[in-house]
Amino acid sequence: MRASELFCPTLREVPSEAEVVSHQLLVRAGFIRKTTAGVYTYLPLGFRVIKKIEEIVREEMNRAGAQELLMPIIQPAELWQKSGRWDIYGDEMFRLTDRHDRYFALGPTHEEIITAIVDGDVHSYRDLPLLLYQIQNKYRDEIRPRFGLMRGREFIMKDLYSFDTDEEGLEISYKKMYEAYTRIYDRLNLKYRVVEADPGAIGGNESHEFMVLANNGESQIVYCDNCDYSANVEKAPCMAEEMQETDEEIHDLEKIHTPGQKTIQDIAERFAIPRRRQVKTLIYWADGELVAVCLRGDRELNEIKLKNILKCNQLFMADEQLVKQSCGAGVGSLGPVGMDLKVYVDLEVPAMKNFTCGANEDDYHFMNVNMGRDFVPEGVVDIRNAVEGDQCPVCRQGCLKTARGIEVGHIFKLGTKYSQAMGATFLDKNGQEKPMVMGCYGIGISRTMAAAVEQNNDENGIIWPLSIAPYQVIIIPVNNRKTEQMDTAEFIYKELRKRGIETIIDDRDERAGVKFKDADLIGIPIKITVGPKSLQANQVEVKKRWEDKVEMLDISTITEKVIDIINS
RNA sequence: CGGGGCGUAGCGCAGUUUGGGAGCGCGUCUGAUUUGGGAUCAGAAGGCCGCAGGUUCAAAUCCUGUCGCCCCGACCA
Repeated sequence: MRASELFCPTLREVPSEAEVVSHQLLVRAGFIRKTTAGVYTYLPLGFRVIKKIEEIVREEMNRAGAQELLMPIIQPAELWQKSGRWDIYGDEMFRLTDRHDRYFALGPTHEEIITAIVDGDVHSYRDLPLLLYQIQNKYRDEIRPRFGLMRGREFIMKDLYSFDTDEEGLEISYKKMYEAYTRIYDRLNLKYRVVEADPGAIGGNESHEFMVLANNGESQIVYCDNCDYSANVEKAPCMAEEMQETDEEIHDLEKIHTPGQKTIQDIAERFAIPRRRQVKTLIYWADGELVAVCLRGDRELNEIKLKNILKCNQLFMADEQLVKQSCGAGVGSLGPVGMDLKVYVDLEVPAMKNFTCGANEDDYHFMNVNMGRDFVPEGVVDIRNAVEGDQCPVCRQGCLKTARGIEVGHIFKLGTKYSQAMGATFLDKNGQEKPMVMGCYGIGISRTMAAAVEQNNDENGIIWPLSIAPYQVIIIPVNNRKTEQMDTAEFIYKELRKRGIETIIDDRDERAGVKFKDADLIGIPIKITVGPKSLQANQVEVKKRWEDKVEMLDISTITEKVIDIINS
């Protein structure tokens, strides 16, 4: 490609709306442009990267025995009503009507469609297992699209759906996908971790997320420094901290006046009681019932764990007014002692001696509270977020570390949830009708592009991994009015193209600095500079985007050298 | 939806407090000189100041409404 003809509008300044580095660089380097909130146009270079990622995914899906198909984006409401998700999906689904006032959705995912298709045409165990996938735009009317491609309302996704006769079959399909995903992210050259995840609303039991590690990723993950355990914090179980049986004596309960002191921090400062010696109490609304949850003052509640424990559909923190009505005291003066609501305490609470908490009376707290003597909870449960330093729940030897990640892939065992709802059944060997056992496996293609940039950049711009770079090589004649430079550049350009190497020649009548800056910004992995100094020796300069080193090489060896780099 | 902020030239912004000339930098176009890390000089083009209504002799500026965008929270690949 000739830079003079390439549509790649680079920007010198950082667009004001871009917050994270991947968004800034993709816009600045001329890969994407926003069309409206959460919806982007992929310019030529951006589209090339997308296609490269898609191709790697496609190859690995096919290698795993899957078949690609294409499903509609516009989907009729009836299908969604059949699965029961028309109502559940809520505002996140883009909905539209046709001229006859019939309802449709812009597909946020395709379980309904694929299950209906398979239901229609697969009836025998002989036709299973079946692995079908699609790569296409999906739509979710996100509450808050953000971070450019990271969380869009229109995004490109690969989704594969597996259909098996039984759990064992599902296990095999799941494993296949797990391995395929590992190969994919290895080939994409991204640093990632596979973590245990909460399946969430999609249903099913087992689930793994593929997280590209990045400092401003949206997900928090924990991993063990001793074994290979890792999980999303949402999921990571917490152990009750080794109870150091202190000889501490149990003191008498004491009520203290604490006017205006509403936070753990207030009490910590006023009475010199460390946060870990206090208990905080949160009131939650769970499908209509209010419950109180208690945990150590320095801990964070994990709402997903709580939701799973309470087995409720809707869960949110009660507002001030609701708290006041039901507890007789405001937020900040609550505690388990004398609490009318059901009280759930975190695993750590039973071990705490003589702790401090609210007295369920405004401006009063209790000191020297002890579980058992002063109150009896409804349950002792794991409801806190794991934090750095916690004991590993698997090997029990190591300590948990934390990291942030971008969720680029997610695989689920769905079981028979959708096949039952949609009536996707088959006849087994004995002529018995059974629901198919399903799994679904997603990869955010456009998000992966953002994740790659998030992980591979420096102060000058993007550093594409060779496997997904829009072009592998850029040739820069320092001064294209010097014919010997241009001729050499053109010669190398032809040679490389002959060998099938994707190459840009920067034939623009620009100063060298401009070309260098643009080349770095758009992140082409291999840069070949043709300048007067090296030309005298019949050489050109070769530099890898991810290294500082510049190599001087004979023009005659350049093609082989480039091929070496690409294959290494 | 709750909280915060912003809409002025393609991009980044000043001007709005205290009403009266629509400006700056980058980019774009023309010409000249330049040509190894975002050149210099000279000239030029480019604006429903988000939109609608109101106040006023006069509105980018004040008032009302509305639309859009960004950030923080709940949601998620």
